[in-house]
Amino acid sequence: MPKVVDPARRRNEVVAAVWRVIRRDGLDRASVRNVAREAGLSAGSLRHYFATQPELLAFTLRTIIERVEERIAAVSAPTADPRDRAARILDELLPMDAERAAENNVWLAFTARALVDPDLRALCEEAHTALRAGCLALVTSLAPESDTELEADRLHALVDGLAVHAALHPQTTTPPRMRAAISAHLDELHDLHDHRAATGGG
Amino acid sequence: MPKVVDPARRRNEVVAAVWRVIRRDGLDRASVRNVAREAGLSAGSLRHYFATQPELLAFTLRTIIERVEERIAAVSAPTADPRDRAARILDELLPMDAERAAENNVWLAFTARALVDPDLRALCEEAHTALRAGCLALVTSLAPESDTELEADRLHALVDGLAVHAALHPQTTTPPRMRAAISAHLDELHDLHDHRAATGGG
DNA sequence: CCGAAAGTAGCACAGTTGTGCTATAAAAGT
DNA sequence: ACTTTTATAGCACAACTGTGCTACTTTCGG
Repeated sequence: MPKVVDPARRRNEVVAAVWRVIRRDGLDRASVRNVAREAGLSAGSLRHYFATQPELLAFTLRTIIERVEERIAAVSAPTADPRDRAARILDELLPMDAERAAENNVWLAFTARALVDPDLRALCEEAHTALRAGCLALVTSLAPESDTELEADRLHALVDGLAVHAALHPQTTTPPRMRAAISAHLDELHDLHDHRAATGGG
Repeated sequence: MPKVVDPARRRNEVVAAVWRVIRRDGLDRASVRNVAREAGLSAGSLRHYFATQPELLAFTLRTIIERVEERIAAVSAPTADPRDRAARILDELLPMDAERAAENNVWLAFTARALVDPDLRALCEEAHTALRAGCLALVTSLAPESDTELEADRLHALVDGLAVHAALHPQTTTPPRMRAAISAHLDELHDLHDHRAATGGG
């Protein structure tokens, strides 16, 4: 056996280097050489863990998706009050601290590339669909009498719109303002529920 | 004087070529040579109209912003019913046909690059701020008694979120569904206005 | 002590990039 | 006819890219 190295750990370090390069210089500067230098490796050594550059980028994107999924799963506690649970889940989805802001920016970079890269697009669309399903579930739990598909579209767009704004204009799209927007939206969903229920609508 | 050529027209043709390259291959493939080939020119000739590549890209982004501004201005008719006017303006902002879908995808590509390019960032932030101001004006015209800043955040995020979804997942984020989401949102703004006015709120 | 396996580094090659530079072609004024 | 001005094309250079390939180093099994 060779030099004792945990390949999985190494891969994670490389992914962290990819993040730093993308945030600092952009996705198109995430070349094998630049990432290797950022990770403190040579390009040849990096290619031991990722045979090709597309593989490296796809792995990085997958890592982001998994991280978000893990955060959501950690909140899930389905017995909690639906309103609180929704607020907590949406809070995990939005870039409320520096680490998630980084994650969000990297995600946006990948989204843009997914428009012209079929492999990345498949991953992004999968995440998009999952998030849409999650929004539908939240809406259904809060306002089952409403037009849940329509309200899921609205909530989904609100969340991703806030995320984009947080990436482009973080000085105005601050965590408190994002929380206020989400909170107001959830309040209206609740009102909608009450109103429809009271008038027997459906 | 030389070969009779309208430089402004040529620039517009080149910008159209940039759009096609970005949509087909992505912003990082919008090299001087690729754009020139797409425009049916040589790279040397292209550089007659755009001295550097950053200048070419900045001009392209500026063109997008101006196009949107012109469409908005064409709707403005401030005497119309506020609700109809808001719906029409928001309709112009969203990718409701193939041309605006192309524009939207190119815009998203530039937004992602703006995260790491100060020049493009300045342009994107300017557009972002203008759009935010427009949302605030619409909200104020529809629900002046509401928390207009908060509601402007929500409307702005909804619009940009829908645009991103239309770029990434156009098969589900269709024009009718976008219109329905906008319409529902405007309805709630109106309800909010009525409710606050009826209860003397502020 | 030694070889096998695995990590690391680096070179090589062909392709692309931005941009500086020069040469040719065409149209207008003299 | 001749010059001037502009458009167009193309070459050249240095830098960077992904990736194939070869060497060296380190560690463990025997």
